[in-house]
Amino acid sequence: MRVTSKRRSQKERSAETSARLMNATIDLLHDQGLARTTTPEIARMAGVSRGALTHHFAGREAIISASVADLLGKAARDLHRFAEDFMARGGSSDEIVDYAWRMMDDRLFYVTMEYLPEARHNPAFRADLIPTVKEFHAGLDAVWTALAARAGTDPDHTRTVMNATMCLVRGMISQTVLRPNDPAYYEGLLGFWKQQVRQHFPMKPAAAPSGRRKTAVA
Amino acid sequence: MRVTSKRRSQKERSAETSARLMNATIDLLHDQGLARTTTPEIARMAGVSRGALTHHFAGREAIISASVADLLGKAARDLHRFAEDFMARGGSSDEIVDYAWRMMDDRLFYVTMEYLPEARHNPAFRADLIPTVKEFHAGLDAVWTALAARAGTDPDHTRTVMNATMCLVRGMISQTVLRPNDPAYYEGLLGFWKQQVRQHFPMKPAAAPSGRRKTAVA
DNA sequence: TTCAAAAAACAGGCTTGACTGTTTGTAAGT
DNA sequence: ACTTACAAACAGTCAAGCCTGTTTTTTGAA
Repeated sequence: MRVTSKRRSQKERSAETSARLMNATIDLLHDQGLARTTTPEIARMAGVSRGALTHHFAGREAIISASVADLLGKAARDLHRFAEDFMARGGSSDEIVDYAWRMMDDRLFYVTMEYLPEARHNPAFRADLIPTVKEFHAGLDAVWTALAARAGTDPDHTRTVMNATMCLVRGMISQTVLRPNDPAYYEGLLGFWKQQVRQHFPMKPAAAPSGRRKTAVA
Repeated sequence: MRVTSKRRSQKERSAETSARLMNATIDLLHDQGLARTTTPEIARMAGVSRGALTHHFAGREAIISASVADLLGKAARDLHRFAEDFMARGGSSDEIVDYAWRMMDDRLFYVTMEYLPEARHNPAFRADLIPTVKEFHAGLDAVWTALAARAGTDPDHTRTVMNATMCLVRGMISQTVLRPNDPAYYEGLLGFWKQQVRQHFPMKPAAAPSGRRKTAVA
């Protein structure tokens, strides 16, 4: 028996180790790639033994799947929070495009690029992922629905612009791999796209870069 | 077997074996993924021994790099041919969007999705690829320049629309992995984008059933 | 023209190294 | 006491690179 505060229940210990392992997995996916994300490497980076990993996850595929689900789940929750905030204060479509870019460029789509090929060739892995992806898309939908409500745009049309935006961002991030060190290029494309999107969500007749407040992004 | 030109020059033998190996590599990249594309598997699929592979290529990375360069080179040549034809007969922007989609959806970007993560983490591999990618982009540029010449659009703006189109298509193909069996969705997105692009390249005969009329943006 | 030596194209085995899944052993928590 | 969390050694698998041997083509001199 030790000090009460020092004592952690088994559930807590278990949860923390799992979290450490999943975070290490995402870090490795992003920094080294799926091929180099081996179970010994994950364990080392998480600071636990490989036995601990096998205790918590059925195997390599399981821990990767769980880690990705965790990442996407967090992103979905962030989206819902952003949607609430956006709805409350009434933001602009530009903000949403910026948010989408920042979110995807901040590891999310780089990690996706790592597991996407595996998902393409591994039906079980893909099936595991699809529900999580749908949950993520629900988060996106919440954000764009908030915008549509404000601009009075048709829901179907809104969804089309949303999907096009996400596809554009995905493609842009793909391109950063073989076209690096060119922020002006990506800024330019994003600016062009914001302009396009604005046409579909006319907010104020005085379409000027005013009325922009702080963008409290979660 | 013995009837037709039983004797082939070494250059011919060598070229054919290399081509067989590179084609097999692309097939495997597309069908099985980079991780499952092993040198024994490539040799087996090409119908040659593994020794032949090591004779022609320095190693696994070399044959993959060469195969991708070959694929992209072919695509670039196709683009230049299309550009010539397009220029001669004066096509529409819709055609170009369709061509880009068909080209990328026809294995090109699926193969790209396989090697892109590797390129991201392997500087040598990436450096090998970048020149080939630039050659491919020159092909794209030829096509869109032909369109711009026809519509009298600013070259910089043309390039922006071109890049946005390619990014959109890249993102759409990425999405097919976790949103399969939904051709209507992709058709819809493509239709939306064709409409947008049309605004930037107004052709003199406004015979197109344009449902949306917007003032061209600066 | 002939034909043997050289060179290139190709075949196939061997070794090493690394990763995955499993099993056995140990300490901590309830 | 008994269950859970973890540690560490183990065994099976397989690809990558290397190396040696064999066939096919080219060369060049008698």
